[in-house]
Amino acid sequence: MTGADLHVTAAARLRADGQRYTSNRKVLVEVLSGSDRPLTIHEILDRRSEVAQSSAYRNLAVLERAGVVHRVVTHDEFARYELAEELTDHHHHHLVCSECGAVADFSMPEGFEERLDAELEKAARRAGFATEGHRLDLVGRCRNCRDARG
Amino acid sequence: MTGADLHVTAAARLRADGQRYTSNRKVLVEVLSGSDRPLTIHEILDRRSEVAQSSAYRNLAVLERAGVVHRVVTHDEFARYELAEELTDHHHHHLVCSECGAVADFSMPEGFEERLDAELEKAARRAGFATEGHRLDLVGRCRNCRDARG
DNA sequence: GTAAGAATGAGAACGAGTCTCACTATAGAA
DNA sequence: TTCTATAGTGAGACTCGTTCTCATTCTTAC
Repeated sequence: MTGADLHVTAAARLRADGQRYTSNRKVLVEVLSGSDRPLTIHEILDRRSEVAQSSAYRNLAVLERAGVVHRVVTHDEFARYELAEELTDHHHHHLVCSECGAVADFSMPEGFEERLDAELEKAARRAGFATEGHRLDLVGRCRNCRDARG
Repeated sequence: MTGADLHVTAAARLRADGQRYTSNRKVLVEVLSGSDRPLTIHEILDRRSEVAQSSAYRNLAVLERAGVVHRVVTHDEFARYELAEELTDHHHHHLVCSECGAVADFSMPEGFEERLDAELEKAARRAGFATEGHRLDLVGRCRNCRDARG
């Protein structure tokens, strides 16, 4: 999705949810679209300090509810945000470092994703769940942490 | 794994980590082994109120470090704990309700798990990650929440 | 323009989780 | 068994990521 399309789509999703696409929200979408991995609130504010912290939290929640961004939760203490997959045309998963909490993106062959979806759908039906999506994280130690101490 | 084996294994893992298997820790393992889904700290304390909250947090951290329990993080505000898979002989994944945060267990055919592991190992190698494990959650809406409001 | 509603931002408030510290229990030595 | 060093306990203080408040500043529709 190109930069212009991105904002059109984000605006449309917000409008559908009764929300405006304000300049603060546009800044958040821009920052996230410029990263190849999910960012913490602190990282977002470091990049664009004109946004107040309270506004960042509030607007990321609004953007999440509208399906524009996605909140990524890891075992460390910070939440991370990324653009929703529908806005990036890029279904992917996360490599999460068990030591420093860093998150990187990766993806898998499409055929495998399809089988995965089918298996998950079966399991969901058995349990009475209505499937909304899945989350597949690979947990390990990133190159930095391995270099740092074995 | 039977009840007795469970405690023997838990004690061994703690000993290997230089820790004792105290009565508080045994209570925590018992509570978790009696549940078919991960429990929050509050749920654990509700079941066995003789354990102080601070001790529960401290000991669950000790048990996690020793590989006896596993901390499950979802999008809601509470961490959840379950017995480590090696103590239950039961590799499984989680169904997470996007509305109330409830977590249930499910598992997938073994052959499929093997292919999944192989795919993940490939991705990890490409990114320079040392694989430790994976986390596969199905996100959806549980039966309760669907019944409650469509 | 102007009014009604929404967004903003600085800072207060909240709360899950962690830390402190005086006290208690335990394991090994004598 | 008694001693003693070390580990565990629990009540409550504290931390800090996140959420809430509220006075002010935009927007949007008329």
